[in-house]
Amino acid sequence: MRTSTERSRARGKRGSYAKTEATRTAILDAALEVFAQSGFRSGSLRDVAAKVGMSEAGMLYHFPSKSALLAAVLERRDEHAQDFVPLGTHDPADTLRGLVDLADYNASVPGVVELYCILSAEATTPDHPAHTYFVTRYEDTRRRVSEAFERLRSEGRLRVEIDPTEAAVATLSMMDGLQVQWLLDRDAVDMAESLRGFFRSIVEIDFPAT
Amino acid sequence: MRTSTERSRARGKRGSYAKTEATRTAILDAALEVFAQSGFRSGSLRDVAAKVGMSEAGMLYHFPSKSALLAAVLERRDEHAQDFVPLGTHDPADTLRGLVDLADYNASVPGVVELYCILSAEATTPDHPAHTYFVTRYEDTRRRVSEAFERLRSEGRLRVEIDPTEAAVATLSMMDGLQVQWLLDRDAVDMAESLRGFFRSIVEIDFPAT
DNA sequence: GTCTATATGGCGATAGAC
DNA sequence: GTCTATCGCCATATAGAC
Repeated sequence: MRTSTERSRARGKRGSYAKTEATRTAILDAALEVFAQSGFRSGSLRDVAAKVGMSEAGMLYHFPSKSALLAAVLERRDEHAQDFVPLGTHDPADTLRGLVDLADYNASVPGVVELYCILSAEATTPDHPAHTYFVTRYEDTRRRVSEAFERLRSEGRLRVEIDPTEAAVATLSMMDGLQVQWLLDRDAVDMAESLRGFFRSIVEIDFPAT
Repeated sequence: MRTSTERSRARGKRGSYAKTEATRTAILDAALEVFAQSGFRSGSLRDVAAKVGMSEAGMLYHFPSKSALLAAVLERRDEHAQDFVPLGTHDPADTLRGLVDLADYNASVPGVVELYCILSAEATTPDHPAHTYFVTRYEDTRRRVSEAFERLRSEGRLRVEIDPTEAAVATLSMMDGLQVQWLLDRDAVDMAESLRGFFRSIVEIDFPAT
């Protein structure tokens, strides 16, 4: 826990005092909620400020613009999500199991899922502040998942007629599409279970008991 | 979400004057473009009016509110999309082939795809004007696609361990997710080809030469 | 570090003339 | 059927007091 004024510099980005750091966190929490509910374009700084209990101007001291706020929200979320998915050095099957774990966890934070669905769709237009973020994020993820499938294939665990890159595209599509369907009707869809089923249909892999 | 457009759109007979109908069509075309680029919440009537070359007030004569305009856009698009996908009475494999054809066609109208991705994500929040539209639309589509898979299974063409309902959920997820990925990087994804590949991995089915 | 006050502008929708 | 004019609201962002 950072309590001293000297040691509270977290990532060298900003904020030198513990109180600032706490305020920033509160703002990010509120922003996540608001953007998740209304999207980035329609979600207003007014709503975020109201939720965090301060003025809009006071908030803009910490994040100088709406886009800067969005970037910080995305960054923080990514750090968290990556804890779920082991990459590269492990058994490649762990990567797929990690994605299932992530889907399972996501079902407990609908607000975050909403934010991502709305934002990734909004950001498909090139002039959106998060456009390049999402483009590179998908490139990276596709490449990493594709590598996992490649290693599975080299171990003879991927069905022979399936291309690893295609499998990666399909995996990301499945995850994204499941989220929209789940948000629209949470009883009709079990994201983790459907993703497991998809993996089982293309790769030989064991999953922990459901 | 009441459309209130019944006046000029009664069942068989349309608007009384050709000019009204032409104007309505021009407005719908412009609205599709604007909503596709900015989403519904951020896309403005002002932009639509400018694109169609008339005043906002003049436009609101034809569609009394922004929500009414959205509803009309969705309705018109649905009519068009359903021409691609034969349902019920045909060979169930035709339904899947129709979905691939639809994906192929969609690649030629990125604006429409954008509209759908952004809108379906926005509309996951219950207070969105198009929320119930999307909920019932997904229910219907899931049911119809599920029926096609059931018939395929009864003919022994669906892989035995796959549940038809699960296959329907997965199919819609795949289609939706492919759209987002394709919009973000059109070179990295071939929607129709990926969908074909997905179908081939779960069902025995022939597709016309690519 | 947070506030009040305000500048500046876009938004959906309505009223009423032609 | 379309217009001009306007209302009332909300947005992002800045200036300067405390």
